[in-house]
Amino acid sequence: MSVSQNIKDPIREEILRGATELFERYGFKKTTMEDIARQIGKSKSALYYYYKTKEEIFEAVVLQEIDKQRMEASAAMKKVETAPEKFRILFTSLLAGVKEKANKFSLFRAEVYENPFLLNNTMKLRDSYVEEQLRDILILGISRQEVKMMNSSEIGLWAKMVNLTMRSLGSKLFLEDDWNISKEQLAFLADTLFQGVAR
Amino acid sequence: MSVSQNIKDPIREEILRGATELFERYGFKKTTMEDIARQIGKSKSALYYYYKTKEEIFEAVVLQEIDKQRMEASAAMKKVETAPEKFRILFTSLLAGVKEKANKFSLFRAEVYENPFLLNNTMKLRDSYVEEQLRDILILGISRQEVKMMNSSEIGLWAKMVNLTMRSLGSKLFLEDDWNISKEQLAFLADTLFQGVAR
DNA sequence: TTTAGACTATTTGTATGAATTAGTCGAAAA
DNA sequence: TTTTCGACTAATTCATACAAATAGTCTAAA
Repeated sequence: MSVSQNIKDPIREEILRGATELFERYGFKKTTMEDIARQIGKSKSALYYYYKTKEEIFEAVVLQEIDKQRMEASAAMKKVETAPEKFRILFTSLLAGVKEKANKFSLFRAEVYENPFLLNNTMKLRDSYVEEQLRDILILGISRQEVKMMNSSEIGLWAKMVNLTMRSLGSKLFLEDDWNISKEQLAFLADTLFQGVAR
Repeated sequence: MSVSQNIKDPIREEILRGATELFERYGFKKTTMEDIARQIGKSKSALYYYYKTKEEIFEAVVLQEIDKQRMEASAAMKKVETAPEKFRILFTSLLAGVKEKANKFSLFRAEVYENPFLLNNTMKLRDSYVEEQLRDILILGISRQEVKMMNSSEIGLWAKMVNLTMRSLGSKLFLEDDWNISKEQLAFLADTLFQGVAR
């Protein structure tokens, strides 16, 4: 299920399309509400009819991107059977995806650097989603006897800590351009991490 | 061997003592060179005789703190025999230490938030040290048959990735006060991580 | 070799007014 | 009723100029 609120509305979609394009090109601050309105040929109040604040539009844009990532990861995970494989894919595709977004929205990375709160809400949502996925993978692994027996609090702790790890790695990958980690290296880390709970 | 340059000089030590106290209380920016000079009852040029810039003093202060941490970690590691235990201690004590420093130098955390480059150089030094320690632990583990056979490039990769993980976790722990991870949780993560290379 | 104290050049802070811009509102169009 | 417009406001940001603070230098002396 998608996290973002009903974007079904074609006008909401239009707003997000326009906003995404402008944010990509000019960043968050330099894109004014009037810019966005002009971009889609409407007036400012139309925007405010659909979104309460500029931040809300921004968050919707980010959520859309996160959703995309998530769908990609899910699709790739469906193609494999085992828990360790699923984990590796989740780990590498989410982290590699972060790097990608960092390049795509390069301007805007500097802004996040200065105002980390911009991503606070969306990242929290993302976190709880990832943690859930991690738990699911672990449970699947246990049922497939690929993972050692763990009680639910151990499962929860593992998911929490791995999520924390992913999140902190992700934020470094996003913010520091000199962190060049290949997908292979990420996969190695993922495998090592998962080996720790393997049977 | 200590990373910091010869602090043997009693006056250098005095400067660092004074600077540390002031940085702790007022942060980096609000502490002027004259403040430091006054604190130790000397004039500004005395400071510049021993250190080229204010940043250099700052880095020396940070290096001192890092050295302390390192010594503590080393001492604690000596008390145990096995590689997994050593790893757990290194992992938890360095990361818990980061949290401690964050509280001690609380003002200054905000400054690092805005000028991450302040810590760039020192963190690089720290990185290479930690990576080395990680390799050593792994090699010890292999010789003790606690760790599976790995060739040197695998060892290097493992050390690199674990170091990356520690670094990114550390920076989050340092910067975000709402990240409260207990030492037990850190230990759990350390153990999981190490299990991944265990025999 | 080390220190003091005056000196400079640069950075930082502040005050103020102008310009932008996020967000509101009432009326009109669809 | 739902959606849009354009004028409006209040708050924030920006530009400028001026004042203060401060990092770093230099010369002479201890």
